[in-house]
Amino acid sequence: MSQHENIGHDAETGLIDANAQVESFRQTRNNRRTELVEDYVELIADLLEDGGEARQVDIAQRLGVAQPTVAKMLKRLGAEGYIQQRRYRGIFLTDAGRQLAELCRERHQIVESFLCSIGVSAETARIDAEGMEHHASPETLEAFKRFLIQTTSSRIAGEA
Amino acid sequence: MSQHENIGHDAETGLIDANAQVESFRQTRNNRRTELVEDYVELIADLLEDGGEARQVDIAQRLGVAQPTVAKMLKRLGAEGYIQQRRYRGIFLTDAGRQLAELCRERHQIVESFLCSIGVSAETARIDAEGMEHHASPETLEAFKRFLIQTTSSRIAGEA
DNA sequence: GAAATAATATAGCCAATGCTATTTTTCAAT
DNA sequence: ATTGAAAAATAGCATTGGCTATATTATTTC
Ligand SMILES: [Mn+2]
Ligand SMILES: [Mn+2]
Ligand SMILES: [Mn+2]
Ligand SMILES: [Mn+2]
Repeated sequence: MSQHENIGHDAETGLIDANAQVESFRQTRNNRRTELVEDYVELIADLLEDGGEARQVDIAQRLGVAQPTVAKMLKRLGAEGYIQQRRYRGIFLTDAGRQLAELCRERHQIVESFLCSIGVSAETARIDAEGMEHHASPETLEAFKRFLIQTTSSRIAGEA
Repeated sequence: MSQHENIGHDAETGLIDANAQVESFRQTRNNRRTELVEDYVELIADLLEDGGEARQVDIAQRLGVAQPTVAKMLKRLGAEGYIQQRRYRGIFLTDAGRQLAELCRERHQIVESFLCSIGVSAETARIDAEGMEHHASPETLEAFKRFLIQTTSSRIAGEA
């Protein structure tokens, strides 16, 4: 069955094109593989900028996980070249780490602000953005930004 | 350090409240644990409605994974009460399964339509929605729906 | 109805992400 | 300098979600 290719949607309940669907699922699985790295690097950058140091206990407390979980992930971050670790010293970001952190922080900010701008409460926006950010493509981020600019200028112009 | 509680954002680069942040991360981790179940159930419902049967090979092809991967997940779906499986027969949804599928399908549709409505291309909307849907809370979905209704009525009223 | 094909089941492997319990190291106080 | 507390490292375990290779079971076809 389903030998007849359907391009795009057909009717209401019909299946979308198989190749298109598999592409979506693959991309989503790919995004999932980097979610954690992104959140760690972003958080480490925040901690470094705020207090000057990013310790495992701080990271663990902020993420709500146990310290050995953080220790293990930090090894991965080190192996992937995002941080430098010296035993019993704090964590530092490499150039690559700082670069990724900046990207993630911007993206996160755009998503969260966007949600607020369409009427989502600050608390819910904070929660939802933490997950959604990792699946927002550059194109979607551009759309979010356009929207933010529009509503900002509308508000300045004094619209309802 | 960081014994002084900061409620909400402080300044530009400052850290948000630790309790708030941990709540976001926990919620996001929670959502992640159900993502796959949701996608499977939604896909099975689509296959059943379209061709009348949902076979492992079809599911595997649509998801872009191997058949044994699907077989394993179907055991989980069965254990969680979403499907009924008879060896070498197709998959069927239980009442709980149909209910979950309906919820997921609506949510997915809202997210995807919303992205399109703010100017994201159909292809990108399809891809991004596949991941973002699992992190959209009821409140955010309501905001998306409000926006969809607004832009629909604006278009009907003939705005630019 | 026997053979070929297709679908499913099963075994065994791996990587990622979490946990608890324990040991080791560093740091701070006395 | 010793000691006590805090932080980090390590060991060992569980679950989830992937894979390949292979064995079973149904279904088609001849
Ligand atoms: Mn983030
Ligand atoms: Mn995040
Ligand atoms: Mn979906
Ligand atoms: Mn999905």
